[in-house]
Parts: sequence; C-alpha cells; structure tokens
Amino acid sequence: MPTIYDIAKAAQVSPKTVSRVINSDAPVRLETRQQVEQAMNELGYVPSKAARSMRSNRSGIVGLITGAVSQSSEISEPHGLPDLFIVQGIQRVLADEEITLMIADTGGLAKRIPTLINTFLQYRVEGLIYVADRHQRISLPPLPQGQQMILVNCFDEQGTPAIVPDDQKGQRDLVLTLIKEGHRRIAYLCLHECIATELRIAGYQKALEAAGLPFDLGLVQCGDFERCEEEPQLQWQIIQSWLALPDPPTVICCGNDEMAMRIYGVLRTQGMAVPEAISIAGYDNHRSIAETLYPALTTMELPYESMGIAAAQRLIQLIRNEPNETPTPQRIRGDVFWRSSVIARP
Amino acid sequence: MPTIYDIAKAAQVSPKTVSRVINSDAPVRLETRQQVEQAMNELGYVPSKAARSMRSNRSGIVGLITGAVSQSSEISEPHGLPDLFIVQGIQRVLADEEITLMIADTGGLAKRIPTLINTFLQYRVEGLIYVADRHQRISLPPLPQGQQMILVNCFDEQGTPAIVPDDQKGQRDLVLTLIKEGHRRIAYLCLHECIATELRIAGYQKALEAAGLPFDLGLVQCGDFERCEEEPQLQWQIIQSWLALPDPPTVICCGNDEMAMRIYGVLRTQGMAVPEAISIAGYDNHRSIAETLYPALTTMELPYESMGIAAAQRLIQLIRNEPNETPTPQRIRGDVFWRSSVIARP
DNA sequence: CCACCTTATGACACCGATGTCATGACATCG
DNA sequence: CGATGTCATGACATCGGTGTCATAAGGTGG
Repeated sequence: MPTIYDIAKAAQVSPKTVSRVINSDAPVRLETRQQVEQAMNELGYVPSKAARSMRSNRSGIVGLITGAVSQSSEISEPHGLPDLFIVQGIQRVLADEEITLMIADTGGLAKRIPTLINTFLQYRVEGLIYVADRHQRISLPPLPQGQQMILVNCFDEQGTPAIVPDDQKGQRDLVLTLIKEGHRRIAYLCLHECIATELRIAGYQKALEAAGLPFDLGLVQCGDFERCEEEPQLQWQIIQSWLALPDPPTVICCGNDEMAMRIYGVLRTQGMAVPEAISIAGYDNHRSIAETLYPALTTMELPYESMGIAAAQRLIQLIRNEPNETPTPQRIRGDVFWRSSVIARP
Repeated sequence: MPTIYDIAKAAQVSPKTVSRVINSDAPVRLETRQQVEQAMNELGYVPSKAARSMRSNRSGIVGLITGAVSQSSEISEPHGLPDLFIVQGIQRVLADEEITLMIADTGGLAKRIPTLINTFLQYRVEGLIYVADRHQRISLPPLPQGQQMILVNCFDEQGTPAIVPDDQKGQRDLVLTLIKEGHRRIAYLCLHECIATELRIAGYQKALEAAGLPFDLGLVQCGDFERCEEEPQLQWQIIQSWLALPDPPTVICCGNDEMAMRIYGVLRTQGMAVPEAISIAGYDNHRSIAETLYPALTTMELPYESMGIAAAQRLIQLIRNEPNETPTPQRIRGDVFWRSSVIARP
C-alpha cells in the first residue's frame, strides 16, 4: 500500500505538499495538485487512519457492545432479537458524522465486557455504546476518566446517560387507543416479572384511570409460562376464566407480539375467531410477526430504531462536549400500529 | 492517556524495556518487570493499537458490510432480518483470534459500498466480509491487489470466495424427512422467483425422485402475493384447489416460515386445524416464528450462524495465506427442525 | 586470565501522517 | 526601490509504539 512518500516521489513534490492536497488545508498550485492527484490515482493511494489518528488524537471510531445478559453468566439464546434495529439507528447517525462503528458481542457472557472495553480503548474509541437485549438495570465496570459512554435499552445507578423505551407511556397509549375505539373491558396478559412488565402494567392502569374506567385486578394475569408443554392450556384457562366473567373483556393485550401470536393459535384451536370473537393487541411491533400474522396485529412499537438514533446523537453531543439538559434515562416514545386484529366497538 | 514514555519515566527504565514487558519478547529482570507493571497499573496504561499497527502493519481489524440491496437503489425495509446471526457467527470466530470487527451498513443503498470499503481500507483492515440479506448474485467494485474478501449469503461471477446456504439440499432433506414420516402427496407453496426458490424447488424434485414419487407440477404453486389485500383469499384458492384433487396433499411445504405463519391463519380461518387436517412445514427456522407458533413449526434451518462461522474461518485462512481446497461457493447445510406442525402418517 | 557468550538494558531510527517553522518567488504599497 | 505581505513549497519534529544494534555486567570454558 503506497504512502504519501511514494506519492511525493512520483509527483516530484514533498510529502507535506501531498498532505496539503489531501486535506486542502493550504493553497497548492493547480498544476502541482493535478500531478499529486494523478499520482494518487495511479498508485491507488488510501490514507492511513492509524498514522493520521496518531497525530490528531482522533480515532473516528465508536465502540458498541451488545449481547450481554447482565447478571447471569450463562449463555443466552438470542431469539431473533430485533435489537439489531438499535444498531441500525446508531449506524445511520454515525455514518453521517463519518464515524466508524466497531462492534463487539459478549456472546452472552457478561464477564467478557471488561476485555471488550479494553480492546476498544486500545483503538482509542471516541465513545462507547452499550446495548442491552431488553430493558433492564445494569452495572458496568468503571471507565477511564473522560471516556464517554451511553447506555441503550438499559440504565445504571451511577446516572450514565441512558436511552430506554417508554414502556409506561407506550402501554398507556395503546390502551387509550383501544378505549377510544370503544373497548371498555380490556384484559392484559402480561409477561413474566421484569422492568418492562412493571412499567407496562402501570401504563395500562394509567390509561384506565385517565378514561375513568375501573381497574379490575382480575383482568391482569401473567400469561408467560416459558413455553412449557402446557402453556397453551394454561393460557386458555386464563382466557376462559375471563370469558366466564359477567362482563368479559372484548380485547386482550398481550405482553408482546410473540405472545399474541401464540394466543392466536390458542384461540383458534378453541374455535374462536380473531378479531370477531375477541380482539388481540400485542407489544413491540416485531414486524416479522405483527405484519405477517393473519389478521395483522395491532401493537405498540418498541422504538428501537429511534432509540438508536437518539443514543448516537446524544453520544456525539457528549464527544463534542455540547451541553445537554435531557434527564437520564431518556425515554423514547413509540407509535401505535393499528392493524386488523382489533375491531372497533360501538 | 499515558504512553510507554510515561510508564518508562515512572518506572525509571527506558521505553523499550516497557515495550518488552508488554510483549514479553525479550528477557526482563523480575524486579524491573514488577516496577513497570506497577507503573502501568497506577497510571492505567492502555497500549495504542494505532501506533502498534503502524509498525507491525497488522491492524487486527476485519471489516463487514451489510444491509445492501444489490441491484436496486431503493431503501429496503428490513424485516427483522435474522442475518444478524451471520454476524454473530462471524464474531464468535474472530473474537477467539483477537480480531476486532468493524461494521458498516449500507442502509440499503448499494452505491454507498465503495465509500464504505474505502473507509475500511483506511483502517487497513486485514479482510473484508460482505453479507447479503438474502441468497443472491452480486457484483462488487474491484479491490486493491492483495485485499482479501469473502462473500456471505451471496456470490459473484469472479469467483470471490463465497459462503451460501445449501437451499437445494435443504429443501430435499426436509421433503425426504416428510416422506420418511409417511407423506406421499407433498404440496409446495413457494416464494416469488429468486435463487432460493429455484434451488428449493429443485431440491423438492430431487427428494421426490429419490423416493420414487411422481412429480406433480400442479402441487407446486407460488403463494407469495406480496401481502396484498387479497393474499389470504388467493392462498386459500390454491389450497382449495389442492384439496379438491382426487389425491390431495397431506402436507404443505411453505416457501419460508413467514408464509407458513400466514397459512396457519388462512387455514384456521377456514376452520381447518393444523396439523390434524393438514400438516405444514416452513423454511428458515426463523425462531421467533417457528418456535413461537402454536403448534410449533417443522422447518428447515437456514444455517446463518454456521455460515458466519464458516465465513470467518475461511477469511482467517485467506489472511494467513493457508491453502484451501473448498470450491466456491461453499454451500452450508442446515438441519431439519421437527416440530408439531407435521404429523406422521401410517 | 582472556576470549566468548548470555542476560538485561538503552539509544536510535522508523512506521505514515501532520503541525510548525522557514524559505524563495512574486505582488503590493508607500 | 526597499519594506511588507501573500503564495507555494519544503525541512524537520512529532504522535506511540517496535525493530535493530550497541553496550555493560556477569558467567563459562580453554
């Protein structure tokens, strides 16, 4: 690979002049510039970032860590996680700023994180991004003074800048939409206990409250049986008990789209049509499910891409030392995706 | 950030001795080594890859390009792409070799590829990986002499080393398994025309042939109506026409898991139970669908992770100049995932 | 006892860029 | 016409490491 010295020799100028042509940071005679450019083209010159960043102290690299399961040390089974969209959102912003992204995957082993961070530091990354696979609290090892970092889909207790989905407002908005469409009895088949579940149940309650509807504890049940053999039956039992109520629900909100998909199967196996017999709503807008299901699923978007964009923008602000008033964690809203799995009621 | 000079001063040795401690490439007196190590710990020393790779001419970086739609210039709508698994497979291998991965996303714009490659070249990547979002033929701009590259999920005409899924053997294996379980009349509801579809239909034929079963052209239909409004009806028409045959199929192979998921909905809407009335098989083992559907979907794995692993291994061989006899493209086999959407027949 | 080798360390140049400063050729101005 | 300014260019040091070579101290063998 040729260097500026090779170019300089070929164009019969000094290396410094080649540098000036590359950076156009000082006047160069047109004729000279053309000679240099010709030499660069002929030799196929590509500048070396390593040499460049050594002088300028700017690597142009941001490091991203993903795939860890914070507490446990087991290897997690990734489920087709669309948290890839977070990375895509980040990419989009960074590409515009001419920042290159380095990605490291813990492979589910939290203990690898310090090593990964160290590798990034060796490359003198200008910022670090940690992306969790689900909304959670985490705790990362301390970083060197002045090293910027941002958390996505998670937060810590030290107040590191963090971007999380607004699960509470999300569930609230979804339920409010259902109410607006005439539903009064809304069941919630939630996921196992976790931060998202807590926030979403709170949002569900807020929506009912805002609409002046009573909160019926019986209409909130955990429908997540971790895909054990009997899950469909257990879920059907819950639904049956709801249907047996004097005032049965007209719509079931599911903890996420995957659960909604399974409930489609359960209901239909029992001869119940969606949405004619009962409406179904999901959460996440996991598109390969929500758009593909028949009928397509009404759901609340988990705004992964927006979160990625927000994270990258915030990180760039940090790198540039621009002030930012946004409190941490910064909660990102998603949109309701209204599809045909819910029918309006008079 | 401290340098070896700072460490050298603190430990009262020369920079070169610090270097020796870091690389243990020459004998250092125990006492001296401890002094240096102590200084490194106290000052929080992290070596600079930029400086290091400048001398050694080894960046320790591999670049990966993903997300492009080769021909068209439109932005594609990613569908929850599990080709993330390709990247994870690559990661796993590279991490063991202490190679760091740089990732760039075209955002669906093929014309950005040359720029991305150029950026990678600036970092002096030791190898390039191009990952396509679906099995296809592509054509990439030429690379500088000696620059190693490997294609994943795609191939070109220049014979660049490529890793692709073995769609033909995959579909053949799946159908052979169905036959082994007693099915004799197997319908195939395929995707739109593309390389994967061609290969899979060929595999379907080979399986019938191998089992001595007749190939009935009527049992192969395109069921991909691009999610237009009438898709469910059109699909139902096809299925109805099959069911009206004197010797109707006992199982429907779908072009992929998403289509299988939609067919579940279509069949159930028509009051047909899966798998009691008719069995369903998919393709891809898109886990968030296949495992989550009720009943769980029998399908053929699209071996994305294995492809990633194979690609990374092959690339490392190329980088190290090790000989490799494997022909290009190298086809990776997946496994049949037998789940409850298909019942055995006597 | 001296030639020779091994161990432990340092001095110095170099990798490929860029910042600083110097220099020569003109142009401009009083 | 000489002082000053601008343009165009080059020499040289520098960023943070490592390769090469030199060197001093101590051990070994003939």
